[in-house]
Amino acid sequence: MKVYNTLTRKKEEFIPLEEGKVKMYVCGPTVYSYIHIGNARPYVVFDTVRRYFEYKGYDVTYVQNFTDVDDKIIKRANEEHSTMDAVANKYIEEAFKDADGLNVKRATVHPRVTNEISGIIEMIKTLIDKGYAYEKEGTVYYNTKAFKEYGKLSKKNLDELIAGASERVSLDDLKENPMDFVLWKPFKPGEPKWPSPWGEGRPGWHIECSVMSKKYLGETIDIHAGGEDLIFPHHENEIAQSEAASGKPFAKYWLHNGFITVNNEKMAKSAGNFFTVREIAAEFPYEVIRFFILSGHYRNPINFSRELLIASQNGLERIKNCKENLKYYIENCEVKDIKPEEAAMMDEINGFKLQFEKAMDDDFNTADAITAVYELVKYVNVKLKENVSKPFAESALYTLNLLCSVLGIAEDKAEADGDAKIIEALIAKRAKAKGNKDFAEADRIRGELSDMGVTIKDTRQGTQWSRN
RNA sequence: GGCGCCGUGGCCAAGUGGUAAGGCACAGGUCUGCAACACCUCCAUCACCGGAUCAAAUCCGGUCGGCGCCUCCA
Repeated sequence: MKVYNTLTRKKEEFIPLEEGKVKMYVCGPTVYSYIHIGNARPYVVFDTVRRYFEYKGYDVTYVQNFTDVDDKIIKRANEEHSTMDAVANKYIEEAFKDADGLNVKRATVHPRVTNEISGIIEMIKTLIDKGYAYEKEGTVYYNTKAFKEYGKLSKKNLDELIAGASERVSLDDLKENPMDFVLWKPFKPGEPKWPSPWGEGRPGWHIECSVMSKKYLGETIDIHAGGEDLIFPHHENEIAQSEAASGKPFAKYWLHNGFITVNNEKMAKSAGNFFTVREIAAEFPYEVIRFFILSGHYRNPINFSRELLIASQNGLERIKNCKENLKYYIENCEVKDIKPEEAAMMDEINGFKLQFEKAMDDDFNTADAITAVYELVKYVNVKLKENVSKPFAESALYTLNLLCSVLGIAEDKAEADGDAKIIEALIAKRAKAKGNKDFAEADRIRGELSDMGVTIKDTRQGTQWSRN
């Protein structure tokens, strides 16, 4: 299977460090507000990557952090006369709600920066000892010039960066050069603080990921992922920190997702043109949002709009209908034994699975993978009209469920439905009315069901129902 | 200025050398008491110009247009 590696700017064969295992780290959000649809993209995309690895039989260790100490959280806490912890706790909880809604599996570990301070201090000490960092008046800076390979991920030239930065960034006098970045910042009133060898203070942004990745996954990991805006400086700095500290390669593969745009412009909190997942979820089911995100290749930008969500909703409905139809067919099918001529059809079904895998093997091409699902759906819909056997239908449903589970869409929720009996009774009543050609009564009952949020469909085998 | 991405039907989106997948929407039709579902049919020469090739949406050069990173940001 091939993955596009930002480090080499090429698709490469994926070879795990340890056979059968994948260690991946995905940068998580800073929790000062609800997550927005842009945050949702890496959540969904890399969750799907993880699911596919698991589908292929890998044992995946997935780490996604929460940045719970940051200027913006502190600011928010001050505005709300609250504390940084309280704000972070609240939005971590809310982020989980959205992630759960989006059917994003929980990471193996969700570390929080504030629980990792000792590890952070340790790594900073190491960097100072090895000559990659220096302290000035309580601030510890990373010395970018000391790391020869600085710029290797973003393909930037350090000297040019320095030249460019000098023109536009007002130089912080304490830094030895403008591209040096903060590892530890000194305490300021109104901010949280931890004791350290350099005085009380708090960690800079970049060091946390290096520390958490090392702690939970080891010095060298298979995959490090995040949004493409993190390539520089965040991921570049992580490499500088981790590789300088350990003397080993940090991550073998770097995966970056493209942006979600609005009117073809980057959606960002700072630009003010963003939508929270919560807002969209009020109008569309979460799974539609997930499906929408997977409808394009993860490295391409996707333009967000209501029209596209509606299209996604309709497309997803098609897949779900097929599942419902299959389930209903299986329950009511009279042909219990597989027919000889169905062997070839089983092969066809398997062909769609192979098509799906081929797409996913090619750098997680979910758009093509979804096409394989649609083609399976089409095939099944046609065959279902031909009085196929129950085993065939079961096999088709199994495959469809399998592929959907990799994408995390159209999955059956375990629903305990106490109203089922009432609904079935109404449907039976309607069938009776239909039998008597009392269509007015039949329609009245359908309306009643509709008011209950139940949609019905008359099929050859009888009346099917589903909740909206 | 440096680095990088993109431009495929009304909309979305694969395809990166061998003659345009798929979905949504639209239109017509089949099925059906109606509706819904489903099925069938219909719908593009790939921004533009030039080049190498038997052959290009796919390679090379150029033009135009859109976007991103270089500053907190998924």
